[in-house]
Amino acid sequence: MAMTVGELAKRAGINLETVRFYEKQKLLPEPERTGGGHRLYTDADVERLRFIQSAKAVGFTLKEIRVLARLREEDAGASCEDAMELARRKLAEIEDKLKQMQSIRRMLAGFIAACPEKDLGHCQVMQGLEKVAAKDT
Amino acid sequence: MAMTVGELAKRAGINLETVRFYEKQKLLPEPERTGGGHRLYTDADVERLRFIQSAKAVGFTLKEIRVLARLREEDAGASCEDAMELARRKLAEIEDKLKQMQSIRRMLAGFIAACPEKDLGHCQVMQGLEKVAAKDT
DNA sequence: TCGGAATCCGTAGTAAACTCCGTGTGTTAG
DNA sequence: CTAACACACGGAGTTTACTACGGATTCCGA
Repeated sequence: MAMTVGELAKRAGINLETVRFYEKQKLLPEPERTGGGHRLYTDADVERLRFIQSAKAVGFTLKEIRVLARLREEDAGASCEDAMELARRKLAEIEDKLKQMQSIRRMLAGFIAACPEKDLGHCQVMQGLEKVAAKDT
Repeated sequence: MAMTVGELAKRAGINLETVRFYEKQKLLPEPERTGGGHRLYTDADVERLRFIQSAKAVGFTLKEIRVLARLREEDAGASCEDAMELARRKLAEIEDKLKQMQSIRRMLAGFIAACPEKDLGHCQVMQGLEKVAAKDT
């Protein structure tokens, strides 16, 4: 059930040092320890890290995620006005991001759809984009 | 029709220095200049900056946005395999982000929905969250 | 029990994305 | 024409988010 920090990092797919960093940043609660001081984690911590990764991927800062993560694990029964207000604000932010994302998606989909679907031969205009993509993507 | 860098920055809602920074980073093309060397921009540049802001908001890096922006303004007729391939990869990334975002949205919506909707009196459990939110949101 | 792998911790270094500064020149209202 | 303000530029400084280092334990399998 319990796992070491190395194990946790591997399962969440992040650097071990990052786990300690997140702990300092209060994104992770202080974990249990062995007698010798080694950290002990549970599956809930893996989930929490995955949530953090998701939130990061969609553009939230660690500061914002600290708040989101707290909401996420809060017992809903214990909610109050302030938390609700915060949740509503964050929800509005997310809907906004969703719209922006959908607009970018439309743009990309449109680009792809506009492709002649034929004559996919040699390209002069956009040659070199491949190299760019290799480095930048 | 043409505007100065200060005007552009104001319209796009970003810092003037950031405009110059983006130019260095090749996110903006080198603009026309006045006789004295001052930059001159058009509405298309405002649009481009707004696109960059959106892409940033949903978690893309400047490197990635450089590529996206190029796709965005490319004449679809000039497309080729490489560009298509790139567009498809980016589209997949975006669909992935969309899913993560929707999952976060569900989580928040769930939190809000679970609210008792009554007894929104004084809160003991989550007091202090307001202050956190004020600083962090 | 013993030795190599894993962890501990604080601190330093890195990369990305700005943001500010100072000095000097361009622009424009009055 | 000239003051006040905007802009040009290079370079330094800042913030965010890691990532690496290194010497000192701790853990654990043979």
